[in-house]
Amino acid sequence: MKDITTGASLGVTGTMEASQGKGQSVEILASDLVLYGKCDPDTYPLQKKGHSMEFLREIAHLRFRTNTFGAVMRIRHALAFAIHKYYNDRGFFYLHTPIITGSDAEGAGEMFHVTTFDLKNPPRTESGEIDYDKDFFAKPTNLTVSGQLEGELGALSLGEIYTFGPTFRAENSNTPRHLAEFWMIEPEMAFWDLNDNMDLAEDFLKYLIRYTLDNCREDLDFLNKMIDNGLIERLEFVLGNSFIRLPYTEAIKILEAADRKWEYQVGWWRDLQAEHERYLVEVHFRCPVILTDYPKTIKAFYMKQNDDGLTVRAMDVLFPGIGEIIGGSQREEDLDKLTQRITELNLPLKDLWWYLDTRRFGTAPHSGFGLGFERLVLFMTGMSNIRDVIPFPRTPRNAEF
RNA sequence: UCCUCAGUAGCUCAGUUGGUCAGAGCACCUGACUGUUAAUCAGGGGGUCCUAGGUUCAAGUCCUAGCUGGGGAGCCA
Repeated sequence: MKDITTGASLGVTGTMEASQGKGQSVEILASDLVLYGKCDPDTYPLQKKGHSMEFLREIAHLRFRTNTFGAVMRIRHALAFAIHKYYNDRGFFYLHTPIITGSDAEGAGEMFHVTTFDLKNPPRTESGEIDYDKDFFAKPTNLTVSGQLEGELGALSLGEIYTFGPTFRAENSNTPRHLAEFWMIEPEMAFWDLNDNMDLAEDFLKYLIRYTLDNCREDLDFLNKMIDNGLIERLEFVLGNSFIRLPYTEAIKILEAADRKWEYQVGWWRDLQAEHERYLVEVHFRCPVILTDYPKTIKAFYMKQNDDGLTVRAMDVLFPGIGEIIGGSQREEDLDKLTQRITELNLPLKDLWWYLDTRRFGTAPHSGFGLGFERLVLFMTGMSNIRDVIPFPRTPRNAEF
């Protein structure tokens, strides 16, 4: 019995009976006990008490053994399963878009380079440039920052598709909401407009909340008690209320009329800052908000231009606590308008020939959005740091385990 | 990347205006006790005060730089 310490691995055989002890309903009257693995209490870092999230992050290889991380990882699994179920039940096809991409036109941030070159001595051309023709893919390649462009190819062939895979950003972002490696869900639907897109986003999020409430009740109760007392109430609130849908221009008017000083100026040509989004969601509406029709100058090249010539059919879903959880748009299906926008923004037009072919050959209206999986798990668990809702977080200066 | 706070025992932390300041709780070890649930009681071991410089008679404490972590911001999902 001396060797049975916190962390040891046991096999117990016996009969399960109603317990007389407090705080538990059943207990095993053991007839046989096997000690599979001892656990030296002097060096085992986990104790039978609460640890800080920061400490547990340093021992990420062991932290699943705690109640909290067990609950978080089970909910993470349930959400992943529910996402596939949701789309499968609605006739969407799971499209596997590439992890390694030869395109640097997504414009979604800094990328990780992929190469087999010896960095100390890469092949050079006669003019001294790195000779990518000699590299594995005979061109510069990167880890994907988004599967969207390929997703559009799938949608314009199969109808409704979604992607669900790892995504990489080499941004030097040190925040509780960013990872260098994260998972993203990107549905893309042919013949859907922005309203259809918003309907899908709202229904999808509510389905996932409902699914988690129905299937992970014990874990949610635990997290509600130990991590975030408002968790279940917040989930049920989002589930029970319609998201506010509001054009960007109307949001600016609300912010300009608000009786408070902004650290960042509010103006029609400016993107909304965290303080503005937070005000709309947490103070003004007290409800999830979908903002639409942003100025084209602050949004990506592929978004459908409105007739006013100023705005695009973009939508951002803003959630309490985590800000932008979904970003999406109706896509520009007009070849000329799309090429013009690409040229204006100085993007490498010739690298996008395959993307433009969708508009060249039987183009169609279509829409889609991206949902950051870990931000979803964050919202669903009440955890406060994104590094604690993925098993092995990758962040600047940290790729341990 | 910027702002800000922090780094002292395995963990969570206290440490006054620079001068008995090497401390507590938990954990661990020993013993007692026990229908216990983060048990209880008694005793014990355990420290590069983040690192490197500097100021000073004297630095855990003040200064500089770096590293690590938290919070906020930017970038974004």
